[in-house]
Amino acid sequence: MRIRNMSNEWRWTRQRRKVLETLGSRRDHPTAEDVYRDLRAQGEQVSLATVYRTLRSLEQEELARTLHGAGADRFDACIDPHYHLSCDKCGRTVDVPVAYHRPLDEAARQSGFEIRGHSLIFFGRCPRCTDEEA
Amino acid sequence: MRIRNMSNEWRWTRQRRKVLETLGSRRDHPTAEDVYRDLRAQGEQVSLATVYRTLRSLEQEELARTLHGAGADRFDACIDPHYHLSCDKCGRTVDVPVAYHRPLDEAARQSGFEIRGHSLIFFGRCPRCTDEEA
DNA sequence: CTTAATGCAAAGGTTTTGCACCCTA
DNA sequence: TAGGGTGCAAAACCTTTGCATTAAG
Repeated sequence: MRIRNMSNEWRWTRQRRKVLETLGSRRDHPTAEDVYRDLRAQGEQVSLATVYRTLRSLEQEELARTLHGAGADRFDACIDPHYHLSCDKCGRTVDVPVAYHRPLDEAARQSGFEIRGHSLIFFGRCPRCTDEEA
Repeated sequence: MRIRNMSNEWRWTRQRRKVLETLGSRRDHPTAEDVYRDLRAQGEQVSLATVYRTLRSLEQEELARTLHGAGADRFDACIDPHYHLSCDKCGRTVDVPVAYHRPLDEAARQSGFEIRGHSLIFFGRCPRCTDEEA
């Protein structure tokens, strides 16, 4: 896990640790509700409000990022630039082994915007939903 | 404007025409609320519910598409694959002159997902917000 | 005429917030 | 003990929906 913002003192409360732990342990990218349900299922005492607050603060510390799509936001504990793949049908979102394409950012700078990077999401059907289709 | 779904019979009511017209006339990508306010400002009689319903139906007909990001969804009357640029600060979203990169879709197909395409949004600061920063 | 589209208001889903209480350093 | 963190419930946002009414073809 990458350490940043050492100047910021965060209290590593049980809830905060557990939220990050849960997010990091999943290979997909859960919604806040998913994280909340996982934690409750493990018997952790936590509220949905705290999950949201924690996720947003992890985002500020660059320990997590938000993925926007149809429906609820999803969260990713890996902030290194990479792409995602999202199923139109079930919403399941996972990493995809396609390298981040930096030249695109260069090209976009010609627009006059101050570009920080880009987010790319492939859409289509996951194998599970493709099968169910048949 | 591209004509499709000729089999579908849509009633080109005044509201429907005006929503598409407004969406097409803007170079940025407005939210439903933006479209609604534009229309009301022009003295058009329309409700926000109708704007949403119309935008969603235009999307189904492939006369418009939805852009997901932080905050409210934004809409685009051009469905040809292309990229967007969105300001972190004010949310303003515009087209960017960077060509759609088809090889990425090919690469992503190795994941086993059935890929339909990808959506790419550059993020950063628009010139206006960069100036205000100073 | 017939049927879909509309407006309104209410409901639904997601996310944030105010506040009293609690915990940790 | 001081300060932020937490839970709860309410509010805020964004979007959809049910239903009576209107209007397009």
